[in-house]
Amino acid sequence: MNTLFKALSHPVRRRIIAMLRGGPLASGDIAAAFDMSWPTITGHLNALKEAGLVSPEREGQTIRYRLEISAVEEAMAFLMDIVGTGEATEPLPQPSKEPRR
Amino acid sequence: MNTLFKALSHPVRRRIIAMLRGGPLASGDIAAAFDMSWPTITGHLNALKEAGLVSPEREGQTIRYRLEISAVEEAMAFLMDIVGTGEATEPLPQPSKEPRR
DNA sequence: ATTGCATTTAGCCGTTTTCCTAATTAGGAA
DNA sequence: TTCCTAATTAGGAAAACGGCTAAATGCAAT
Repeated sequence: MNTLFKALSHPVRRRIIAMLRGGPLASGDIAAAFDMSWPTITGHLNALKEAGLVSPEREGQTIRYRLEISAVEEAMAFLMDIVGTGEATEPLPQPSKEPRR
Repeated sequence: MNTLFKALSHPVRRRIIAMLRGGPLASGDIAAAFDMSWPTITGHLNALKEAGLVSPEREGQTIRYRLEISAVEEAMAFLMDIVGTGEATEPLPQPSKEPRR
C-alpha cells in the first residue's frame, strides 16, 4: 500500500501507467515518449514494478512492461472506502468533540 | 493532481484522512492520535491542505480540519479511468451511487 | 496588558528522491 | 568469438522530504 501510493505520486509514473492501458510496451518505447534519459525511465519502471503496478516480460532483446490492473484496483479500493462508495470496512465514528451551537 | 497523489503517498496522511471520515477533528486531537510531535502533524496537515484534501476551520482557539471528499473523488477518477479503459478480464462488481444506464 | 491554551512557523539535520552520465549486462546475428 | 542493439546498474549532485526542538502567533479570559 505504501509503495503503491508512492509510485502513483509521480507524474511521469502516472503517465507511464496511462500509456500501458492499451497493452504492454517495450522499455525503449516508453523512454522515447519522454524528454528524459533512458536510465531515468528505468528507475521509474522499477518503482512501478516494486509497487506491483507493472510486470516486465522479456521477449528476445526487448523487455515489455504490462500494466497490473489489480494493483490499480487496490489503490481505488482505499479511496472508495474513504468516500463511502464501497462497503465500509469499519464503522464510521461520530463527531464527538464539541456540541454544535 | 500532483500534490494530490503526493499527499496520499504517506501513511500518516492517509491515516489522518481515514480519521476524518466521521467528521472534522481538531488539530490537537489528530496530533494526539500519533506518536509524533505536534509540529510534525501540522506539517502533514499542511500537505493535505495543499492538496485540497482537507480544509481548516477556526473555531475559537481550536482549528478543525474537514475532509474534502471531492479531492478524494478526483484521485479516484484517475484510477477509474485507468481500470475502465484497460483490458477488463473481469467486470468490476461495484454498485455505486452512480445511476446505471 | 498579561496569562494561558491551541496551533503554526522557523530552523536544523539526516534520509530519500530524482535526475544525470558512464559503465555493464543480456540477447541475437554474423 | 565479435559486434550491435536493448536495457539495466553504478555512482553522484541537487533538491525535496520527514522528523525534531524552540520560538512565534492567535484567541479568549482575567
